[in-house]
Amino acid sequence: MDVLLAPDSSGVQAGVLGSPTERASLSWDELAVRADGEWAEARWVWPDTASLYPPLLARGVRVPRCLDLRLTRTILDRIEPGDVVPVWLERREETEGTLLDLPRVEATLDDLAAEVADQARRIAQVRDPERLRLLCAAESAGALIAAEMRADGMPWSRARHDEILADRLGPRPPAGFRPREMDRLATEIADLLQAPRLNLDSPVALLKALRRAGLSVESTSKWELRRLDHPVVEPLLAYKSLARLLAANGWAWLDAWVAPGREDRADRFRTDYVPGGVVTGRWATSGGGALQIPKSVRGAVVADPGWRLVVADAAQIEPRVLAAMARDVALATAGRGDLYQGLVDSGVVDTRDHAKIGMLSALYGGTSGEAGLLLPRLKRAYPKAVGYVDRAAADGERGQVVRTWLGRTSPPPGSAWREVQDRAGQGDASDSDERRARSQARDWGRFTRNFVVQGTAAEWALCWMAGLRRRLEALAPVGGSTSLAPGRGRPHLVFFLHDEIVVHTPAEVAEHVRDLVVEAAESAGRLMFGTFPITFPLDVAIVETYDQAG
DNA sequence: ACCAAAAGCGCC
DNA sequence: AAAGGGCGCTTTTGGT
Repeated sequence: MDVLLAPDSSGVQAGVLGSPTERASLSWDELAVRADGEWAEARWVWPDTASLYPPLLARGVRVPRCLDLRLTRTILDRIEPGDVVPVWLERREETEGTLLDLPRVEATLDDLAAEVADQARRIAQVRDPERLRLLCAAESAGALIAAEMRADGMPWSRARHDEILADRLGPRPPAGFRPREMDRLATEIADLLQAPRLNLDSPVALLKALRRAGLSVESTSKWELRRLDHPVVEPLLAYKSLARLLAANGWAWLDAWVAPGREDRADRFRTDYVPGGVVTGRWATSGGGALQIPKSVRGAVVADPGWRLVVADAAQIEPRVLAAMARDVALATAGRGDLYQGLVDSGVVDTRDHAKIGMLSALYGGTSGEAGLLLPRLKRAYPKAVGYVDRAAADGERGQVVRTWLGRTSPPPGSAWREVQDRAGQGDASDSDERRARSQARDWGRFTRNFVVQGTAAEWALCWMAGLRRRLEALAPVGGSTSLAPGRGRPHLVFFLHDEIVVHTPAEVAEHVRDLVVEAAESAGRLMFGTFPITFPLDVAIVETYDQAG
């Protein structure tokens, strides 16, 4: 049963798809009652999970499945632009100001039903409707998970975070003062460079000071500094690392992003996950830099008392989905265990490091140094896999779109791109025009090369996570738990990072949850690639703090 | 005073 | 000769 849901000024219009009589105008509270009762098993069809699910979550309601019409429409419009996008389906504007100026156009239930039918028709027209249907379902499931993870929050210990900062930076300084350790290093660096007034936070000033001290550098990046042989390098790199920690994840971050603990709600970090926020289908986040939490502060992620974190990391997803897409049995076989070690054991390359460099170069389009030597070996051993990404690159260079396994298409290059290519194609093109066009074409080829693997890996991760969510929801609540975590005492997802998930779970079922995580990974592989013999091994750990994993 | 771009670096 | 994909965030820079 599909329940349609359209917000209106007072609450929501709700109705059952295909049943004109079962329609009602409800308050959010009334809706929550039905969502837990007669509609508990329904698939919810709504314009936008991100705005409609949170009010239900706030009332303690979880829904099993949904169809997010905005997300699926975005996928379909990229495959083939549709007719006019209904105003109620347009992407929310980023700027608050213009949002208020826009007329509030509300969808009717008939609008929703028409859109559902139209999308179904459009899906049926593509080459592989089954896969695209799976993608739309997975994308929608992801939207539910994103909203749930935000509502639940990631358990985050302010006290532990403060300890980590104090360990490295010294105690929290008064506002406007530099932490003790940074101050100490700054003095040392200024002495070594004979530059007493040097502002270390200004790359321009720092570069000048380095040069005045006789160091030949082009920038102040750590990659370049690391190569130098000079006593200032070590304290300078240490300073940069601390400055970064302070700016990105220091006390200000903690105050802004982790709600202070209260009795009714333990310390939690909440970010806005944006499913499909990246063109490849990866998620983006907004707020708190959630996808860049440095390893050094992950110790602040602490399970509630009596609870654990199940941390699972999918090993080498991108080469694995490539093997499956390309139907490259040799690469799939090499990936039965550690894929990079498999390349060594098969005699393709001599070391695991070389396997990694070679494989990543194939996926990203790298050609420098060692990659140039390794790629031919990979190509010989795995012609189907390497040929697959080479073709994606060649398609991109010609300005064509490419598609992921489930059918998400890459954006076409822009008009400026085409103009440059067209100009170079004329008879009177200059050498520099042609060079520019070739370089630009190769840039786009690298993008499309990576798109097919990054995008398909993102699809696998969505299927994995959606399958896990379903398995977790089926578990009975664990009684007697002291945790304040929502989800009625059940294990729940609290973090997702491209190929890694964290589940917060009562300790007594942590091992069972670990088994479900593994099961969901296997099931995602079968769902996407059927009987093709590809495996998706995981590194899984049951820990109390995030830094204990991996 | 304000804004956009660039530099730099964190994650996958 | 050199040539690595995708992000978000903070700070500085360079402009109006």
